[in-house]
Amino acid sequence: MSDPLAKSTAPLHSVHPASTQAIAADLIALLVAVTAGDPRVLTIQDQNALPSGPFELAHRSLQSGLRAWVERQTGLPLGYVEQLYTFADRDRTGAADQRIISISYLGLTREQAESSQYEASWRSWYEYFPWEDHRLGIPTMEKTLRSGLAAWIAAAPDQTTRSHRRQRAARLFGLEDHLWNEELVLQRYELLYEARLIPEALRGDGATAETAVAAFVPGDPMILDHRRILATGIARLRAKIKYRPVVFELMPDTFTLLQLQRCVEALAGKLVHKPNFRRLIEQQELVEDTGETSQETGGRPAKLFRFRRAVLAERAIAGTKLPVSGA
Amino acid sequence: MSDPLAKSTAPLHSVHPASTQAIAADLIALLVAVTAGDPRVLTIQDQNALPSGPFELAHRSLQSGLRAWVERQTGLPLGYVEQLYTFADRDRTGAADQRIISISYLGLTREQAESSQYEASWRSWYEYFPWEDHRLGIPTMEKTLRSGLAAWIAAAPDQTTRSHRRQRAARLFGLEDHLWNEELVLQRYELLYEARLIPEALRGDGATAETAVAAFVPGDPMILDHRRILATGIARLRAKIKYRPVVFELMPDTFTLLQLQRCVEALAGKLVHKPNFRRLIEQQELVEDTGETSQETGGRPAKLFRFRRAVLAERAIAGTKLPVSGA
DNA sequence: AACCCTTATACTCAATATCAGTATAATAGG
DNA sequence: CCTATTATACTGATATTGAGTATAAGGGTT
Repeated sequence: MSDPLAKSTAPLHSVHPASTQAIAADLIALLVAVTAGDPRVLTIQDQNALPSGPFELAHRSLQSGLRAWVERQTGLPLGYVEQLYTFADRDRTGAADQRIISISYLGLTREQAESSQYEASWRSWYEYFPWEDHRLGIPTMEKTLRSGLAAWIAAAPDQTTRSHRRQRAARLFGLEDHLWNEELVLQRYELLYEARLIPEALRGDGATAETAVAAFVPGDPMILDHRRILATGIARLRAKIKYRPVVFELMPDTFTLLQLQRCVEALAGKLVHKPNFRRLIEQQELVEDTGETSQETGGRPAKLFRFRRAVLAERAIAGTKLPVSGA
Repeated sequence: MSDPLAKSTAPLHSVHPASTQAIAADLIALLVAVTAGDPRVLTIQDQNALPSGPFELAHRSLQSGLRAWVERQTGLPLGYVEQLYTFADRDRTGAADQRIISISYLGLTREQAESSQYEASWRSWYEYFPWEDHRLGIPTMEKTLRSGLAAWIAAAPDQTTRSHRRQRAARLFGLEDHLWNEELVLQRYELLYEARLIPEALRGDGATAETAVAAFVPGDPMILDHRRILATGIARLRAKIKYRPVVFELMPDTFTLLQLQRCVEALAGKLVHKPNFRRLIEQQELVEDTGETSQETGGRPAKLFRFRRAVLAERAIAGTKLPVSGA
């Protein structure tokens, strides 16, 4: 094979001299655990930022950089790690001559004693996205949301736009005759951003709260685009649990089937049909009986199961299914 | 909200001073078109490299940087663009004090007159991955592949490893009683790399062809990890066409249902069942009749259809299904 | 014109997966 | 001993999917 480095630099090229521009790289970690029926994320700085760290030359790769750094700083065992997205939007930092590329990662773990030395703490992701939790039916904040959307629709400049907005809001938020689709987390966030119903939308353009079409929808914001990264991660995870056995990374070694179900429900933000859930789990032989039972269920004792690690090898990617269909 | 920049830099931090290390960013474009029943990629440099360009401060975002640059250089209309993966492995370049972060993108387009001024050309992706094309049954190169895998399995140090290798090879390549799964493109590439059945595996460690377990499997290599990026893109696309109407980005304005089917088959690398394919397309109202017919089919004239652009708005992400089940 | 070859288009049938509901078992607490 | 609570096991209706068959409409050939 010819040496590509010997080639001259053409407009389309595959290897070019490194530009000595001020570019820095940043790793952002979205660490998720499920505790007591709540999906939690690790946050720092008054709970409104995701942990991050610089990518350094010493790191072998992006992922190993993140792994090393998270495990050293928090002592958390990172079972499953996957790259989420890479951002480099200009308005992420103030400086115009400086560019930060942020590579975000999703990591699944189990909640540990809080590493308070770093002012880190776990928070339910529904504190940032209250409209995403449909486990107890329509969230109570729904009224604010509906009226906010209505105001945005009404504020459209013309009839066509108005109709489009109504359609889009209905589809994304399961209004009119649309069903709620729990995977559209990012699209919903983007709509709320566009509709200026969340504080992030007013940043940077010198706008004040008065410019908002209506009152903000409940839910805490985060710094920079961290809440957007969280939305991306939730969406990815909600999609993934349906065809990959990643939930088990969030479970203790042994668990009852109901505990497993509650974990899936916590992530999906909606309840699932119990008999069907059990059938699918057992049919696919995702778990094996430990022979023990748990008495702490409040009723008949439940069998304790353990994840069959063998399935990771058997179907490494081939396919497993978890039901996230209605209750 | 408090200004996060005012905070001091803690071990876990969200904003930190940019490290002035030698980090550069690179955009790599995997441009795909389907022509004459062949899925093609745009290549440069004697057809063994993907086009790439530096990410510059002037770019508004990564994606807009890529778009601007590709459209300016090639004149190709990039319909659909999606981020693939970000790499920064240390051994991607020789230099130890220099790090390149590569952000790869997948773009769908339609083949144009070759922009020969940049020595770019379209090549079938099966020239790089002959083992991925199962449209005409098992590829003819299968013998080399099988014996290579057999040698790798036999070369295992102990019985357990041997058994694992056999299982893994069987699952990925559809041997023994396993079915062929067209989505496992990257996993297959990684196995071949590990088994040293492709030239890339011998780079860098001073090894020569003699160190190889067996003869290389057919298929052209590419520079750096470009063939790996191609594998990632193929896998992503094969997965995506099943639930998103992205195929239409690769089709002309009007087309017959068989043309559409051939396009899907080209991407999936396998044939699909015609009546079922048609049923699913029509059932979902993905296309609309143009009223015209095409005589160039060799048999009964076929109706010409057009993609119903409205579905992009209706189901922006909600879900469409294309069947890629057996013929 | 009759025939054949080719592709288009329309239907049918069986197997499977999914959705939803109900019945029984085993514990704790009053 | 009864009741509340959860666990676990079945059952039936419906939708989806996989696979096969039949008919229609062109061109070319004898």
